[in-house]
Order: sequence, then structure tokens, then C-alpha cells
Amino acid sequence: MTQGLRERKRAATAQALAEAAFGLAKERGLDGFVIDEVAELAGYSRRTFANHYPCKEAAVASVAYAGIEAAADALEDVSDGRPLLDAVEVVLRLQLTTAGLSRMREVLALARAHPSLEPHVYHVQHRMRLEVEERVAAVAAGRYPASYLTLLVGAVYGMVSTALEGLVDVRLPGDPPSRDAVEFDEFLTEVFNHLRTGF
Amino acid sequence: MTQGLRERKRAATAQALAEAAFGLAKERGLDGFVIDEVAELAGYSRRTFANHYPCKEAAVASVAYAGIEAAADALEDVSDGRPLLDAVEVVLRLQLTTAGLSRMREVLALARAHPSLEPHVYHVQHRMRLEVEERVAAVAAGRYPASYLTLLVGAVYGMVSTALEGLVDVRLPGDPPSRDAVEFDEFLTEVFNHLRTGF
DNA sequence: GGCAATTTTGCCTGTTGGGCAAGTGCCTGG
DNA sequence: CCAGGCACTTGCCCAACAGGCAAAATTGCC
Repeated sequence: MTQGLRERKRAATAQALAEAAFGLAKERGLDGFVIDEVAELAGYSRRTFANHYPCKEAAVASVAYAGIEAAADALEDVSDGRPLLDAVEVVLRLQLTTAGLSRMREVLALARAHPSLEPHVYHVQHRMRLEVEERVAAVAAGRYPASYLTLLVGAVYGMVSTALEGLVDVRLPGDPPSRDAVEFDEFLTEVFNHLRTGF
Repeated sequence: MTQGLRERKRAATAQALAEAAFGLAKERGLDGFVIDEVAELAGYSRRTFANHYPCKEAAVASVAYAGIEAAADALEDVSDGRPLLDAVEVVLRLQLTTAGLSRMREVLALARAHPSLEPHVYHVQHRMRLEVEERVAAVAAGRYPASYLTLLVGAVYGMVSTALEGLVDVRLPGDPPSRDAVEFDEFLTEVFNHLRTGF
């Protein structure tokens, strides 16, 4: 998992910088601050910021990244014998209802106001997808052909990102009640229904 | 379609700049040139480049964008009465086997060598997805619930982008024959089989 | 405890983004 | 059909920025 103090500290530095950048972006907008302020707020030098991120946008977007280690471990426990799609559903519910979904939506909201952020947001989403695919493949190794796995993950990804975009009006746990929005649980049920039975 | 000389000229300028940037990037790598050279090559000023693109990367990535107007028009012709998924399949085959798929793959190859390009590539892909969804929604308006459409497009997008990544080794028409690669046609057949019958 | 590897930092320079204002050419209403 | 408005290009300008280099600090390994 976490190999060595060194790497953990490096990650902590990156995260502190990202959090600082994200905070400033929420408070003042993406153009309302400069890198020096981010660095100062996080307690590092501007030069160190540049060692971790190529630009403000990348730092801000990176806070939307939610590790999937916990979910991936759960996947291993859950996947014995039962159909892969079932296992994926269990884990996805776990991951999406607990972890940093709201962060992702905050960042997406920022990106609407500041289009220069968009590329970096979709980059983060893409990296998360790759990570999921890798872990699913590890668990399902041998039981399914590779193409089946990529297609499955691709389909799940496409549908979930749809919800995160707000293309579908979904109410996450913790959101204020709304009469229009679909509950996230129900949305996932619909997603997996389609995945199971086809379109 | 093309409304007014003004917009067409603007688009032409942007495209000329993008082509110049893409050419230089292929020739010298992403770090082998500066914006001034792009502008000069395209016959514009550095300031004009900045009016169209925020950075080199965005310009290079933009050449991967393939308009879907033709396919969208085809969708309207094809979709009368028959199941939406069939119509989408017909059009997707048309679009993906004819249009700028190879451009996308060239750009993805560049992005592997120059990670700073990645965010912009995924941004382009995302914009294409939105455009597809919009057109599909227009054609299918009323016949299907909105959530069905977004889920369908999301799933298609996820699966196809998977192929583009080279996550699945797919052979496009025009590629040299290979014994490992799946033919693109067969790949699409598999994709739509899964979409029809579920996982 | 000490050596090698890695990270942080300051300094520096060429590159970049974007505001402003002038010139030029589309475009729409009358 | 043409006059006035509006958008695009461009030059000038400057603050912000990326990233090379080398010194100092920190950690991992023995």
C-alpha cells in the first residue's frame, strides 16, 4: 500500500498544496490568486509547488481524485464466485456513497465557472477510471476476457460520470432533499439494471 | 450549418493554428517549439494564437476533434421507427470508420510521450461526447426518457473511448494487418451486443 | 552514525496569458 | 444598399509562470 515514509510525505505535500489551491479557488475564483499565495498558504515555496503541479488548474482539479484502495480491497472480498457485475455494483455503491463524490461535484462546479479547469477535471476522471479498470482486472483475472472487462468498466464509467456531470439530476446522500432529483441509490439501480438486461 | 463568413473564418483560423501546432509537435515534440513558431507557421501573430487557445497543448489536442454533423444528419434519416440503439449503431459505424479516428490516435500517441497533453485530449473527448448526446437526444426526443439517453450515450462513449485508448488493441480500417488486433468492425459488434443483451 | 538518494528551496531566464487600444473587415437594420 | 455596430487581428506591455541548476535539508538503508 503505502510504501515508505518518503512517498507518504511527498503525497502529503502534494495534497496540502492541492487543498490550499482548492480553498483559494472556492474563495476567490480561479483567477483570484497566484501560485505564490497557494504555496505560502500551504507552507511551501513557489518552486516546490512547481515540482508537484504544472499549473494552478491541475492542483485544484486533483482534489477531486478519490483513492479506490478501500473499494478495491472490498472488491476482492466480495467477488468470490458471484457474477462480476454484482461484485462491481456492491463496491461501487460503497465507494460512491462514502468517498469524495461531493468533492468531485464541487470541482465540476468550479470548472463551469472557469473553463480552463475542465481539461484537468476530465484528466482526473480518466485516471480514476484507469485505476478502477486495473483493480477490476486484477480481481477478475482469468474469469473473464480482457475485452469484457474494459467494456464493462467503460460502460459503468460512462454512466456514472453522466450523473456526476449533472447531466442527470441526481441527489447524492447529503444533498438537500429535492422533489425533482432522483436518489443516487435509485439511479445506481437503474444503471445496473440497464447493464444487466441491456438497452 | 455554417452560419456566416465570419464564423467560418474564425474556425479556419483556429484550425490553421491547430494544424501548425500539431505538425510542429509531431516533428519536434511538444517541447521542441514555442507559440511564436506556431503563429508564424500558420501566418498569424502570437497574440492571435492566444485569442484562440490558452496554450500549446489545447491547440495540439484540438486536431483530434472530429465534427459529428454528418453522422448526426445520418442519425435523423436512420432513426425513424427503429430501435434507437440500432440507429446509433449504424451511425457510429459510419462515423468511426470514416472520420478522424486516426487523428485521435495520433494525438493519443503524442500524449503518451508528453503527459501535459493528456488533460486536453480528454477534454476533447468529453466535448465530443456531449455533442453526440445532444444530437441523439434531439433525434430521440419524446420517444425515450432523458435518463435512458444519457445512460446509453454514456455507455457507448465509455466503451468506444476504451478502444481508442488502445486499452483494447483494435485494428482500424487502414491500419496494417495484425494478428493480435481485433478488427474494429468486430469490436463494435461486440460492444453493441453487450449493450443489447447486457453484461 | 554515515552515505546515497530524493526533496525542498532560491535564483534566474525565456515563455506565456491576457488587458488595452487601434485598424480592418463582416453583418444587420433601416 | 449602405451606415453604423460588432467581432477579429495585431502590437505593445507587464505580471505570472515553467523549469534548469545548484545548495541545503531530509529520509532510507547499511
